[in-house]
Amino acid sequence: MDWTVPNDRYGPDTELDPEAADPVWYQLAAILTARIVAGRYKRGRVIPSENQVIGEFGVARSTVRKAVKLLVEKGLVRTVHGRGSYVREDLDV
Amino acid sequence: MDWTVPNDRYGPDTELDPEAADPVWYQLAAILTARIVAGRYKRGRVIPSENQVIGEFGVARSTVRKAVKLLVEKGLVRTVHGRGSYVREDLDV
DNA sequence: GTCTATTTGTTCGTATGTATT
DNA sequence: TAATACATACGAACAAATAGA
Repeated sequence: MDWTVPNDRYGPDTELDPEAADPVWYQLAAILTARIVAGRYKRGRVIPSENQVIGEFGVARSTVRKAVKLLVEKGLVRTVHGRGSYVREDLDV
Repeated sequence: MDWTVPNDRYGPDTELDPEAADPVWYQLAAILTARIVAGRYKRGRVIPSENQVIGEFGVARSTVRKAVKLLVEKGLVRTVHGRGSYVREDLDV
């Protein structure tokens, strides 16, 4: 797989660092990606809702959406209006 | 009407020039004004969203907001939180 | 069929930091 | 120093789709 998000730096349980060089939305995308790769978020299943991510990480909704948007662009998840974002079945990671 | 934005210089299809003497946000305000006057943006209807303007002109959101702010001050549009900016019905241009 | 709650989609409001001029 | 312009980040309001009672 072609990683745009640096998972050598942001593992599944890494905390967000507002002071880091990478923006928070990017760090968040890396963490969510790591969780998908680790199997914590399983294929065909929904990832946590925007509000749940907000609750866990204490970030703004726009930040969550920016992170998930990157996951969609990377082909990791697909988002369905009114339902949620699903981990793609055909992931070869 | 009392033009503060110089529409003799910036028509509806004028391009932005970062090198020009007038700041970009001012040029943008003039272009949007020209489009309202030309009827391209009609009375009572919304003008393009901030993101759409960003997409068309390739400027920052703050630049768009500064331009629209001038239109509001000039009485050309009214802005509604969560919905958009509407061309005023009572324009006498 | 209707109502309600949940969730994503879109839009504007505000503040801060950085770089450039 | 001040103005401009970009990016980031948090809030808030409203709309639309979905699902279940």
